[in-house]
Amino acid sequence: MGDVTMPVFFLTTAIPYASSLPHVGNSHDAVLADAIARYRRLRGDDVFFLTGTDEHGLKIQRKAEQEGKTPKQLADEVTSGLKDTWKLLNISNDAFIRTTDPHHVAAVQGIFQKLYDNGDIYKSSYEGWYCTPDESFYTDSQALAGDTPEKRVCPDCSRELERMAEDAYFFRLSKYAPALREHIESHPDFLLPPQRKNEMVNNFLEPGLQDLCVTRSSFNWGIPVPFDPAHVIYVWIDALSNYITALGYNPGGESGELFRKYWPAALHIVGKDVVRFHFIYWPCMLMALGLPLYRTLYGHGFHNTGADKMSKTAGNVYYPAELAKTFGVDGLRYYMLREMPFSGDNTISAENITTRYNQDLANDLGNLLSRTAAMTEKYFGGKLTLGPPDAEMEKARAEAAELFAGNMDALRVQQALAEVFKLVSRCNKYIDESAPWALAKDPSREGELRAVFSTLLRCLHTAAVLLSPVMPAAAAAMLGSLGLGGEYAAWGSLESGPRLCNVTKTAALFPRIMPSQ
RNA sequence: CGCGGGGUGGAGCAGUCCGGUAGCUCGUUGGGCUCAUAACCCAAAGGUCGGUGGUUCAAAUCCAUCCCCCGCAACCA
Repeated sequence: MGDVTMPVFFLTTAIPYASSLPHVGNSHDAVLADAIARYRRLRGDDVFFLTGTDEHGLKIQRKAEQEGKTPKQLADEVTSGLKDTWKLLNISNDAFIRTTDPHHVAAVQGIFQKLYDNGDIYKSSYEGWYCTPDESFYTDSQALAGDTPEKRVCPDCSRELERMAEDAYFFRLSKYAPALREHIESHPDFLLPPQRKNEMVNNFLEPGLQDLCVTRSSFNWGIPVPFDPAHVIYVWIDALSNYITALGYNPGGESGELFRKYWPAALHIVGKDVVRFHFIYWPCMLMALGLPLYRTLYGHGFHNTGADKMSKTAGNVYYPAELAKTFGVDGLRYYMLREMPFSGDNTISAENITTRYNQDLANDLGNLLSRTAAMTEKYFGGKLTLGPPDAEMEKARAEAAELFAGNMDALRVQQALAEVFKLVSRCNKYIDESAPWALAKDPSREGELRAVFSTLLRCLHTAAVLLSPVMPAAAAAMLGSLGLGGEYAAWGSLESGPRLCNVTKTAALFPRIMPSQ
């Protein structure tokens, strides 16, 4: 990452299942990927940012039946709501793929056909525990123990399961396991954080891969197998291949321009729960298609709610729209990224969000802008031609930018943000140390006063640029308050800094929230 | 003996690879400032770093063993 010879960057999120609207937990993909996409663009990379929805499968078919809709109607509704949520969250994706898009459907059928023609897909039979009333299969580990050792019950409806077999198509996962292992060993960035690698290798690759069942015939809401329409292509091939079908991959001929340009420069951002599919199934599929493998997969952690998982029944679900009402979109984006460790989970709570918001955004950053703007207006009438800054502060400013960039390059967004707020805190301290209100009373010290504000305005400009990938609207408002035009939103403006600021004190950037509420 | 992560002042975490004054944020207490969003700055109190044993001049950090919590455990995105 950060390789200047490879400025092309293809960023993706996992495509959420279009059965219900995303809460904060399953919005993390999009927010994280968006921050990285914006950061890469800021650094001058050629970025293509893709997200979308997975719209096939039994769950959607069932739910649609219950609601008296067609599966497509339901998927349309959910996808529309999800797009609204992404819009609210200011997600800057370049494309949005739906697995029901005709070009995706056609490409998936082509992929399936190609794998079949090459002998990597074959027909066999799938055996599992079947729930007749529910019409669905469960694996050994999913099926719950029954009254006697031989019996199993349905995890969904608790009725007894039957051992059944049905015809199905299988993908030769086992064939590609050795090549995958080799690739993993020679590409340390293939999976991040690195400790997840052991988990995957020890649990799945080490014991040996079984071939993967890639079709279903127990439901029909899916892409039909082109030469055997009684079977539909299951989620693995359907959903995973979105990353290349969206770029115009053509299994039967020449692929589109986007594909030729952006593949395989992919950074896949996914939740840790789906790392396995992306780390094992997806590369094997790519190898079978004769395609190069993606560059990096990052499996982030979860926003948990205390001891419980986020769930509707527990009443502890946080939805982005609700939180954004209180904390603003940027406040929410900041919280989500600031509290999520590079490897590990976050515990989300109303108190936690409020504290982080008030402390970092209202008290430290917002108030720094506020007090700086107020004094610049008071002492300089708002207009200041910047002179030389304080040397020590200048060092801190340069260091913040450098450490921010290093951490962002390594996808350590939490630490990157911490570096910016170190600078912000340093600025607040600097104001106290230099006591500009005292300098202002003594006309002979005007030079010192000018240096103090030259320093502060330079630092605020830097903070705005660094924070812009995470808080785009707030960063723009900061630049606006400093009277700086669009050219100062660029990364390249950090080195020289602004020459002239025309500062206006604006309404509080992040109004403080009373915790009692 | 399945795999992985974790147990550090009241809360949340860093430090553990490469042993050597236990650090950060919040909270609490005292002080300072008055430019600012009752914000900002300084200081103090508070921890036998899960237990036990070992290596060492020295262990949160290395070794052994035990206890507790949380994920994953293959077709549930």
